[in-house]
Amino acid sequence: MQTIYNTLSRKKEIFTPIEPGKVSLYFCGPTVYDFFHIGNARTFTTFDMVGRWLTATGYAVNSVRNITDIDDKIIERAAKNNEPISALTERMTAAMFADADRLNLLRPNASPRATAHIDHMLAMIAILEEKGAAYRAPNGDVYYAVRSFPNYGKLSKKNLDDLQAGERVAIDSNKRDPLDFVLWKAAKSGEPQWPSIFGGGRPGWHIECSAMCKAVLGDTIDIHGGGWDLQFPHHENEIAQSEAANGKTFANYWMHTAFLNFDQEKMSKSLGNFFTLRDVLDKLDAVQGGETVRFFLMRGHYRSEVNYSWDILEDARQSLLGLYVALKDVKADEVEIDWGNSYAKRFREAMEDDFNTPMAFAVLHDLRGEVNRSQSSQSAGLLKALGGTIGLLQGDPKKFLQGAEIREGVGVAGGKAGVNAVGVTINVDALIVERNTAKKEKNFARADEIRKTLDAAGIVLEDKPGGLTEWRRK
RNA sequence: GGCGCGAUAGCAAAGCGGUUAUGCACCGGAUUGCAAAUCCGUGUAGGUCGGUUCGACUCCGGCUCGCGCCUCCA
Repeated sequence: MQTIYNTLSRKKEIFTPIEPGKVSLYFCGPTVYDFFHIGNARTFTTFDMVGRWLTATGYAVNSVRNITDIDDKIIERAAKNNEPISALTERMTAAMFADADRLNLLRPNASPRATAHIDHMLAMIAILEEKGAAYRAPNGDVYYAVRSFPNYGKLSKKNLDDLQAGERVAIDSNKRDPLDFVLWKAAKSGEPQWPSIFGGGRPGWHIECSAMCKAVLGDTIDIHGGGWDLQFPHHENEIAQSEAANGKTFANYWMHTAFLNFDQEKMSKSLGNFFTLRDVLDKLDAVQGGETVRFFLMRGHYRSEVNYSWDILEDARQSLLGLYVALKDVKADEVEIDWGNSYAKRFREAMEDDFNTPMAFAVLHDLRGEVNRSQSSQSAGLLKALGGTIGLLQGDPKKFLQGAEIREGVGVAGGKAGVNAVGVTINVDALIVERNTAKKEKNFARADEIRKTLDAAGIVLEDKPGGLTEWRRK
């Protein structure tokens, strides 16, 4: 049975969906003013993994990842770029999907955009006002009155009075309580605006998710996800809005992903210490890159912080290569997973224990050893199938191992310098033929020289029984 | 100030109150013309001080160090 660590209770709980066999999953997507970074990628990958795994074990998953396409940052960036807001958001939305595809993220069942749901937001704000949870401020903004929601702070375990005592809460005379947050921002000249009963304006950030979630999935959902930093205030505010407006529990399970760090520090756009996914991917081999990053992101448990560095990425790549080497040497049967099989059972137990991917990976590696020993196509098939439940190991092993490019600079996973196309600077196949001839003639000096040449270009040779020689990238 | 998380071998990263995590790297052996791949094998852990226990990396407490949220942030 599946367990999930629920942030609400701060413990693992047995997952019980609202409707048996069905899962509604909502997780916060990007604000489309820039390319997303690999920290964002970690969260997206986590919920892609969750969706795939639950699907693989028989649930009908309905997943939603929203797109915030109206926001202060977008307005700022568009002005800075001197381009229309819609041009910026269209461009970045397209880039987001393109990047997600490279990471092998499945498209969620829905990707609602904030600007397409303004009516839903306004309807919810109107209800909140009616119920006394929202009020119009002198400056024309509409705010949510946090004191009106008794459970405010239940997710992040924060106490309103403690928060007020904090030094970082800005004082705003328009707010009744400093913690009140904006639902509707009164129109300012030069900014996009929508008409409403509150006057022209645009939505606050938090109401977007509440409204889109309700519009697409309904009043109560099974799982709500996002990064740790969204827990407060964003998710807390979502709960306050949705539960006050709908009078029902908003989400039964809250999942939060830990940060991806760089130099032991949170990677974030505001700190500027981030790497966009596309920058990282562009430095990696075009064939291996996406799965390498995906594998790297899942090597740590989603609730543990992981550090990003080039060396760690390369370490993950080597580990992944090992699995593909086994699949290259043994043909994988198309198999239906037999969950009674000892490896499959262990894998499932790991995944059902709050999605313990590191332990699941250990099983994959144990199974890899079994495949290499037994040369069983059944076992290889199981390895591939298990990997498939979380979006791994589906590539053609030979193509994956040979990659897209031959690079100079041995042992360096990145570095664009010295990229040579196969057959231009180095003709691998011709050199292999020449080497095998040299070997037959016992001209080992020449044979070794050829291997050295290839090695310098990042190519490793493997002599197989029957005089066959295969090659792969280091 | 409030709330929360973490500290595991060279690096990465899990489970577990007593019995091999796993990966990468390294070392020895088999294999190979030599390698590679593969197989077999060895070694290297649990911040620190106490407590509980027959027994603690694992439970409890103190300390030290690191990180995060409380403001936009995955």
